[in-house]
Amino acid sequence: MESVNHISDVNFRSECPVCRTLDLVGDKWTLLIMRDALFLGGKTFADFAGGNEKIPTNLLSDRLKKLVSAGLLRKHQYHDKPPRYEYLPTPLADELKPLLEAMRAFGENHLEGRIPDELLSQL
Amino acid sequence: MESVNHISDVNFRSECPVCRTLDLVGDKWTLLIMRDALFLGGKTFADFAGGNEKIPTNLLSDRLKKLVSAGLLRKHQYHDKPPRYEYLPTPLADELKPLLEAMRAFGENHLEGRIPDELLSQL
DNA sequence: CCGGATCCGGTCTGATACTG
DNA sequence: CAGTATCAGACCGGATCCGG
Repeated sequence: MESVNHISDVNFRSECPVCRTLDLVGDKWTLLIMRDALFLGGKTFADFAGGNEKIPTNLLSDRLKKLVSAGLLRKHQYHDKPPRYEYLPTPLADELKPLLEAMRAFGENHLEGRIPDELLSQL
Repeated sequence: MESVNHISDVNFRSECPVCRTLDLVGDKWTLLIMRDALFLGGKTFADFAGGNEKIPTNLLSDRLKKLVSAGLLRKHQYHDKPPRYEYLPTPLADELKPLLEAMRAFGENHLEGRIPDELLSQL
């Protein structure tokens, strides 16, 4: 709390780097899209929509826009006749790899297989 | 029993470890609570509620229950009359540290300053 | 068919108020 | 202090629709 103004209430979340990251990728779908793009070779809208997790297309559309404007994906038209697009990871996207790797490690080492029943009922 | 309905209703998308982790901690608040508990010394309900991010108390209550039943926190009564509780990180919680560290690193290195307004409006 | 956009019911969030 | 109750409104997710 150094010499700052008195109005610092607005956008308080952005002061903490963990918060900023969560604001960007801390929702149910965004990191799954990045996982597909970075590790599973997903590129097209259909690739992402057709994954195991069945993200609704409207949400997918929103998340792709967000990721493009955040600079994590770039939209590239690779075919003209009928227009076809692919969403390619940017160099910045690579910086998410440690995060995804940490998530994978936690899930694999500590949430292996079945989830305890008491948790299932809680979720 | 519950004041708020459940967060990610039903199914753990259990096939992918990244998904399982996201189902557990991939929401707006859970990792912030764990950050407070692991790194900022937060212990009591009031500690978490009084942080910079102003989590609503009903959500805090839900998230604490979830974290306790997931084995990441344990609820300990440290005073009897009046009853006072603290939420202490378990050994399992330590396994989240690399994840939080990865989030902090990404936010610090690549989301410096503020998130663009156009993005904030979508969050 | 592909890449979305739109519509709509239901669910969750979050501010406030309230209780022990 | 440690939560619970309430409630409007935002958001999600399923279905459907549409242009190319």
